[in-house]
Amino acid sequence: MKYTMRKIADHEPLCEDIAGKGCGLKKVIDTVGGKWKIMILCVIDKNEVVRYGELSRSVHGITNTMLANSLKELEADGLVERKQYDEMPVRVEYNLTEKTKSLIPILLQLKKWGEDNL
Amino acid sequence: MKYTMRKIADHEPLCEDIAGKGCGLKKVIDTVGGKWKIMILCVIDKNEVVRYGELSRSVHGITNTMLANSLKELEADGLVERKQYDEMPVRVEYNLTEKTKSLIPILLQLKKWGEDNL
DNA sequence: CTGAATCCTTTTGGATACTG
DNA sequence: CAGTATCCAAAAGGATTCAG
Repeated sequence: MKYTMRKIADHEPLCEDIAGKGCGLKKVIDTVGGKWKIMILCVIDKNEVVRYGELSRSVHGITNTMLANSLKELEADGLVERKQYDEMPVRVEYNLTEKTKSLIPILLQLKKWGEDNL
Repeated sequence: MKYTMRKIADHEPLCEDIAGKGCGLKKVIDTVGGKWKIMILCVIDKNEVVRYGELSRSVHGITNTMLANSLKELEADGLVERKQYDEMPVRVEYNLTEKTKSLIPILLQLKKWGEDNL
């Protein structure tokens, strides 16, 4: 009796079904994918607390539309916190949530991998 | 004399200028961003060696256009290797390069983070 | 100052048919 | 079998204007 042997990866599968909504990797891509969100997280991470106008200036090239949209989605997904101070003129501050802070070290590894390999 | 104190992050900056072409994080996003590339890497990783037709069936929902385009770009960026056997009919096999294999553990962390936090 | 609303452009992805 | 070529649809992103 003959068998066709097929090697398979020896580590935990990267993703059984990344197309499925349950896949953690897909969730990450869906929430921080796109052109701007990681950049926004970068700037907030660097300063800990950032105002809307600062982000607008620091995230080089972003438009008002995209900044506002991205911030709203990031807040809805629990990645950033928004605090509004009703002074005149109004002041709004953004900071990372705890779970987002735990994402930063992984992004740092990704950054280093990109520097070394791309 | 008064100073405005401003907290800054105490760890290595996630990205000084992620908009700049030199940023490793931006490179990663540019190379494996998009809807399909990580899924393709997943499937190749799982099987070590995969044929075009297998990818077409395994990457759920992908079209010929996108599969072909993605594979060409992944190959151009040195993330996958393509081997063509001139049999009849022709057979083509894809596998991950060494540097891509070193990316997998980072993606696994990302996946776990997504499962725990999203 | 911090956005929302609208309209427009660009990019990405998809369907179908076809080739060596 | 492993793709290409063409054309089309959808989504992402951008410019401008306006508002609380």
